[in-house]
Amino acid sequence: MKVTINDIAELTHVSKSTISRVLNNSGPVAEKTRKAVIEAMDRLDYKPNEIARSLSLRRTMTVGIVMQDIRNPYYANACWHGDRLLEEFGYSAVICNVDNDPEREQACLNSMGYRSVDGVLCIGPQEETANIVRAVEEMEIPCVLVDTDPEIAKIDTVTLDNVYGGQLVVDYLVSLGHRKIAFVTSDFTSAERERRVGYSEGLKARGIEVDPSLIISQGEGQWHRGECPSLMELIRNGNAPTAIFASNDFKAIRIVRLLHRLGLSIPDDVSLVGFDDIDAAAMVTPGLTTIHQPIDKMIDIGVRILLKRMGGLKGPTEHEVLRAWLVERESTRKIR
Amino acid sequence: MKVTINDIAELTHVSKSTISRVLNNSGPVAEKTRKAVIEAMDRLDYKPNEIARSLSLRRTMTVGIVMQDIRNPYYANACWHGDRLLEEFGYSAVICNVDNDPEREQACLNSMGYRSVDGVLCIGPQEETANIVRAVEEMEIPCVLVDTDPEIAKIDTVTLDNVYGGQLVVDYLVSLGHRKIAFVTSDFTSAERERRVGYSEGLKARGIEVDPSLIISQGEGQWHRGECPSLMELIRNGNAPTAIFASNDFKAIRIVRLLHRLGLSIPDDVSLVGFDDIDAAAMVTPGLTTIHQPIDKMIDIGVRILLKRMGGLKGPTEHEVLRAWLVERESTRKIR
DNA sequence: ATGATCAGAGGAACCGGTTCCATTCCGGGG
DNA sequence: CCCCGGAATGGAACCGGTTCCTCTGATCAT
Repeated sequence: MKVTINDIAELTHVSKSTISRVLNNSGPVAEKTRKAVIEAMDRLDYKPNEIARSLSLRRTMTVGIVMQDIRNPYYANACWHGDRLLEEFGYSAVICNVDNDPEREQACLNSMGYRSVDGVLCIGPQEETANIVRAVEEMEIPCVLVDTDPEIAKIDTVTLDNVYGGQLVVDYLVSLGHRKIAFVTSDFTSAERERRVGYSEGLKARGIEVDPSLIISQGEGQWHRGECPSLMELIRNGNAPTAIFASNDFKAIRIVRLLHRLGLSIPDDVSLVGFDDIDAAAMVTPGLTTIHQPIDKMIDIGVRILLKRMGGLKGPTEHEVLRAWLVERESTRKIR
Repeated sequence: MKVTINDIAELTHVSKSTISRVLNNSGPVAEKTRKAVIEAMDRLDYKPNEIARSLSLRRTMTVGIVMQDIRNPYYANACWHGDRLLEEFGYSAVICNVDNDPEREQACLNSMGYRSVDGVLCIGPQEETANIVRAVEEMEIPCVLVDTDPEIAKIDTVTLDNVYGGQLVVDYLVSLGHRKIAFVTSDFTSAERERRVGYSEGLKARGIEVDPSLIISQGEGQWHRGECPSLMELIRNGNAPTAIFASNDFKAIRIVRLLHRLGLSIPDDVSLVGFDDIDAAAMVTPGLTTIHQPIDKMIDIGVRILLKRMGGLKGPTEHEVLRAWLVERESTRKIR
């Protein structure tokens, strides 16, 4: 049987209250008593029951991390950072995977209420803005959204300037002499949609007209199977772009294989740029030129805001916006 | 303020006990009363407090998943499977990352006791057998070890036959005509050590002498920085093997880049085989020939054993051993 | 009519902690 | 010598549920 605070009380002939006091250093305890209590705890190998503690304190020292897909290294990495930082502050993370499913996202957010977490960090939510807001309000628990639609005004957010990131890519490619640049996306997240805007605006700013046939949008499902028929077709028709901008590294890596299969060389025949700078981007051959998304910093800021809120700080909602930068590797080169 | 069972009781003029009965379908309740209670719950948007429930029932419906490194896709994938399956049975997973640190592994295992999880799934523990056993016994909570040292007799385990897997690789390479096969490892986990045994035995079985200079062992740290000086040296000295067997895909993918940098082509100059079949193995160029480790099946079996134990089943410890198989991609070819 | 049976509901103890309040005991100042 | 104040401790209520036991009243067979 588990040893409880009562067992310690009985053994030391001291009341529960006093035991609790030495446990939490709350209130005065005579040095002699303290010693005796601590010794008894050691002897019985006493471990306070966190559940009982949580019930009493109405505080669990856990925060929920809600994310789209733990198998995606981008999220796994984010999750790792969050977990580590939270741990430093005595919290433990309950990770919650929603598998890119809006319904599960809703359900998961709601379940956080049941699970009595003290706060929620939501990374890359895909659900409609309004639904997110409603769910968050319903839980009555501090919540910070990281890497999300920046239009959400009522909740604290940490976002990346994806439009700027998209422009960065185009600027860079144009500076290498490219003018025929394709954009490949699934338009799945708001981040992707913003990157698309950056792509268009970047081109315009450089005086290049946006060619709709070079914008290839295709659902996540096919990407998971590693296919992109529209891109293949574009190339087979002899309309191959000289550079491809993929809306994230995951897709970029798929494209490496597709081009390889078509006998096209990267970067000799076509330059390729990704977005996110996941670990694999540096491991792949050729090394992928990409936009480094400072997810660790974003998580860091997000967690710190959350900690403040959990500490009881009210005040106006915060909206941090960060900028990404380009990492040049081997998948891009000057056009001949 | 949160609405509790007492608020419902007050509103419906019914006792707590009855509310609890309709909540859990335990014991008889008149249809009229049930209706009224349910309506009141809806009206006040009542959500039972899981913490209080856990305290009372001494059961949290959570299980801890302890693993080495969530950023490693192999573990992320395993974690995902575990989480999903547990969810099906009404449990939620608390993931616990130990970052390849034996001390954290110990601490984490212990903390599971505090956190009152109902069970623990430990994936790829690296700690000394004896320590693991002690920690697990100390928590007095069901625990299943997946992908671990199979010598642990006192705890349920699910393991891969890594020796067999290693032999598989050697057999395959020899059948392609290779005789000078290097083995690259960090000897970090027991899995790696067994694969090494498989490598040696496979060679012997084929009548090839094991050349110690072809076994390259090097700590995890350098791998994380993407380096392998010993392998580089071996090749620069003109002793390049015709095939390389990496102890896992992670290392294999690093090696792809190293060889690329040395101007060696895969598979034309040297064949490369990994182990694990992580997602990236199929995404990388050239596609990596590797051993498919059925981690999903291993997790599946592990979770089912754990569920039985949590259900109260005693009985002798179980030890499942699975076999992996080879997946041929583009990183290997017949020797000229 | 009567006793047995049982559905339906309430009361109270319990899970293992925390905390407010009351009580005791002590020494020091008036 | 008495009173006051504060340190040390105990007692009891509380957090929000579950569950055992008891009690009531209706139904049914005898």
